[in-house]
Amino acid sequence: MVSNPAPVPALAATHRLAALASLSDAELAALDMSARHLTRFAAYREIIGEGRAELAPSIIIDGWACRVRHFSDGRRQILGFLLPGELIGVRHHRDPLATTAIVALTQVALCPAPPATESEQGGLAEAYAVSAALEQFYLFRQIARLGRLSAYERLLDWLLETRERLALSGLTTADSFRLPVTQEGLADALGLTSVHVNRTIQLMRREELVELKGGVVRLIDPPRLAKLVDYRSGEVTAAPSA
Amino acid sequence: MVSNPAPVPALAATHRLAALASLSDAELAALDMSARHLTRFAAYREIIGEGRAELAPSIIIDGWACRVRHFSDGRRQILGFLLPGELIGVRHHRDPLATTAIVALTQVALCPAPPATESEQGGLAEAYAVSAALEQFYLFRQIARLGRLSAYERLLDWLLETRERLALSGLTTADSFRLPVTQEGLADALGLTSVHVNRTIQLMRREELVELKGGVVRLIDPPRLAKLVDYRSGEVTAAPSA
DNA sequence: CGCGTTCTTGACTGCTTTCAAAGATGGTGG
DNA sequence: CCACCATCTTTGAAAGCAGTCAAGAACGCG
Repeated sequence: MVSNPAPVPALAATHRLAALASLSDAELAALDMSARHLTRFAAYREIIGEGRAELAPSIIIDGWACRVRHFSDGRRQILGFLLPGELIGVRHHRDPLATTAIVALTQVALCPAPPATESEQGGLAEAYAVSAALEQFYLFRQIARLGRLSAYERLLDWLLETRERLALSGLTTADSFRLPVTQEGLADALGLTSVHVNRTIQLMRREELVELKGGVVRLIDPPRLAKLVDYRSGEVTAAPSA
Repeated sequence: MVSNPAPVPALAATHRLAALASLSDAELAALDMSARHLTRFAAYREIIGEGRAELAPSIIIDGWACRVRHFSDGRRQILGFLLPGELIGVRHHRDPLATTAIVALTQVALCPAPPATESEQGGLAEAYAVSAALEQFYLFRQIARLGRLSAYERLLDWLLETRERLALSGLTTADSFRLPVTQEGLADALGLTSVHVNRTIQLMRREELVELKGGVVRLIDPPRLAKLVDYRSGEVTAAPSA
C-alpha cells in the first residue's frame, strides 16, 4: 500500500497559487490566515445548487468536488472536477447565479479566497486570473475529450490532466496520486458507463500503462501515455513575462 | 486579413451587449465608432492560432467562427461556436496565450471591443462580464451535451441553444435563423460523423420537429423541443439586481 | 453549363451500453 | 477479532447506437 501524499491543510492551496504567480509575504500570510476559517462539507453533499446565488470566492483546502449537471431522467454528467488548491465561486459580474451545481465527492474543506488588491505588487490577483484561465482550459479539454476520444483515450487523457493538476498543488509523488473517485464517478465525468470504465481500466492494466488500486493511481510512463492521446500540457497559458 | 473602413451596422453586437446590461449613450457611441475599424477574415481562415499570443479583445460584428481543437491524427473537435455580437480575445491575465485556435466558419468581421472603464455608471463592463459568464455557461452545456446526450438529443439541444444565442443578438425571425454551417461542421461540434448528423436531421424532419434547408433552420415548437432534451435557458445567469 | 462541395442513402462493422449477477472491499458493531 | 452489510468492482452475454466505407444525387458557384 502506497502512503498518501499527505494533504496538509492550506499547503495545497498555497503551493498552487504560488506556482501560478509569485506571491508577497503579506499574501502568503493572508492565505494562511484565511485557511483557518474552514467550511466543511461531507462527501456527496451539495456545496452550491444550480441557480442559487453564487458562492463567495473560495479555495478548496482539501478534498475533491465536482461541477455536475443532473438531467430530469436521472442521467448525470460531471462537467469537471475541482481539486485541492483550486478556486470556486469566482464571479464574472455582480449578483451572479451558479450556472452549475457543485457537489463534494469526498469530505471537502473550503476557505474564503483572500481578496486580491489589484494595485499592489503582489501577484495574488494574477494567480487568481491564471487560475481562471486554467479552468477554462480544462473545460476546453473536457469538451475535446468527450467529443472526439474513445473510452480508452478519454481515460488516459483524463488521468494525465488530473496528474498535472494535482502536481500543481503538490499532491503527486513520483507518478502516483490519490484518486478518491469511484469508477461510476469517472464514468459520469467521461461520458461512459461504469461497466465500460472498468473494462477500460483493466485493459490498461494488462497493457501496463497504469496501476490503479486502493484509490491510488500510478501512471507507468507519462510521456509515452501523452503521445498516445496527443496530450498537451496546460503549463503554457501565459507568455513569459520577461 | 484586410482592414476595411467601410461602415457596417454594428447591429448584432449592439443589440447583444445592450441586452446584457444597460449601456450609456457614450458607450453606444463608442461601439458604433469601434465598428468602423473592421478586420475581415475569409471563411475557413484561422483568426488566432493555438498557443499564439491572445487576440486583442474583439467583438464579432458579422459571421460565424468557432474554437477548434485539432488532433495529430486528423480528428478535430469544435469546442464551441462564436456568433455575431459575441466577444473573443477576452483575457484573464497579462500576456495570455490562446488556449485554442479560432477559425472563421464564414466570412467574419471583427472590431475592437471598446475598453470598459469600470468606474463609470455605464454598463459596458458589466455587459462584458455577463458575456464571459454566458460563454462559460455555454461550455458547461457543451460538455453535458457531448457527455450524456444521444445524437438526436445533441442536435436538438444545440439548435435550441443556437437559437437562443442568435436571438440575443437579434438575429432570429420567429423561430427560424440562418445556419451557415455544413453538416460536417455540426458533426465536428457535436462529436458525431457527418453521415450520422444527416440521418438525425432527416429523422427530425420526418417527425416535423425541424425544418432545415438552404442554410435556414426553423424549429417547429421550441417549448416542446426544449422538453425533449431538458433544455434550460441561459437567460438566468444574473440575479435580479433590483 | 460544368465542376466541386455538400447532402443522401445503403450495407456492414464495432464500440459502448444494457442487464444481470457474482466477487471484492472496507467499515461497523457485536 | 470476526461476522455482516453496503458499496464498489468485475465478469458475461446480448442488443443498439453510431461509425465506416462507398457511391450516387443535389446544390451552388463561376
